[in-house]
Amino acid sequence: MARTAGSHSDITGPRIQSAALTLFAQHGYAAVSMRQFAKEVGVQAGALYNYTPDKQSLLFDLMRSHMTELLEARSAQQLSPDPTARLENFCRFHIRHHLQRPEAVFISYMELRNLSPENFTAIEVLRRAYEGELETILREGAEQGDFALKDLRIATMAVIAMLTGVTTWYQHDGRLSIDQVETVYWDMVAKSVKG
Amino acid sequence: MARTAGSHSDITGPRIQSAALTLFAQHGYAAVSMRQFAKEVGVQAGALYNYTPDKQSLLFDLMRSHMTELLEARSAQQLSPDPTARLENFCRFHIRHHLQRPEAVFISYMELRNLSPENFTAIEVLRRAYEGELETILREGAEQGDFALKDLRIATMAVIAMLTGVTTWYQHDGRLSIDQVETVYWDMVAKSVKG
DNA sequence: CTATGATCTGAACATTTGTTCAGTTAGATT
DNA sequence: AATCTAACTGAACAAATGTTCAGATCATAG
Repeated sequence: MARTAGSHSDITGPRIQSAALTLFAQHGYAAVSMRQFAKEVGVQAGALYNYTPDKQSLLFDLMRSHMTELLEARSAQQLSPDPTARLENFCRFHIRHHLQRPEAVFISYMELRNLSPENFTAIEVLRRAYEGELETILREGAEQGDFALKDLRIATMAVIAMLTGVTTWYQHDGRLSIDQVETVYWDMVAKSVKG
Repeated sequence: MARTAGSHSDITGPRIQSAALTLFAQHGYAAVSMRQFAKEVGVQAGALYNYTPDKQSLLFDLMRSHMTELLEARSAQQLSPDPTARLENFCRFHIRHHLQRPEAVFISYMELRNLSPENFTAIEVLRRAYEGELETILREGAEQGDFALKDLRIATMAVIAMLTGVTTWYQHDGRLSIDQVETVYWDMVAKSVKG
């Protein structure tokens, strides 16, 4: 037997992506084999190579599309001229966006070291672009006297780390809604950058 | 040939631990082989099993000693009755302690999923004990009216995430001393929990 | 109805994996 | 000098790894 009834590229392709997302997030890059993906998709391992040149590209494509999706979603946001309002928007956006795709977030933070050097550089560029969004808000807010920051770079990293941390503990069937979480975090971030 | 000149248990043992720390941090649990450890130590792979029952224990021992060392170092701290002073002490301690052992920190955050279920539970207990230290400070400070927290649990997680994030960007030969970094973070944390 | 090409199977490949173990050696003890 | 044992080697094991590829199968176009 070969090609089973009704199987097609536009079905198998996405299923491979999906399996990669799930399994990489669950076990990590090195701990998952091509045969595990194949099993999850319902296909033999060799068939995967119709869709990806190698395992590394599977990881890279996942991380790149996560980052570009993040940047696109961000640039679709309506920006206020007021730094405080822009910062609130960033915080809420960041939390909401990340809580909606926990596996991709997890992979993007955990599997950086499993990227080839060129792929790592490419992802790093995108990551810095996103950090730059926040850094710009903080810098402009500081220049206008709305924020009081001892160090711009640290403030940027601190806020991002604080917000991203939400993905490590939040449970969708838990005590708090995403909106409530946004509000609590925003309260802390707002105070932390004020005079 | 076997046993090369001058080689002893009290030398090889620590060198295995050290190699495990370095290589696990660099490549991740699944991506490092026992033969790589052996090569780093200057020994054959079989000899490692005089020191560890298996690869899993190598990881677990690393993580457990990191956590107990953290808890012991914390309990050796002089505690002030004033919540704000206690929080400042926690922040500075956390940053200092973590920046001094970047590999162990990295492993402890990245390799949790590679622990066996029982080992995972054991580490989780220690981690929660440490989080409890901060949570207690925040709760008591809130009760005494020194802090204004919308949600205790989130505040705890937010502060820990923010502080631990320092390990992802800090460079020891960089622009800022550890003491300066402590000061900047403490400024932000202090404001974030105040009324 | 035939031919074509996309899609997949199943076997094969050279390596590498964690772990075991019989045997060898070097240093300490007598 | 003889003995003992902790410390190690080197080979072996079955299983699993990423990747390739000739051939089988099916949907579709002509």
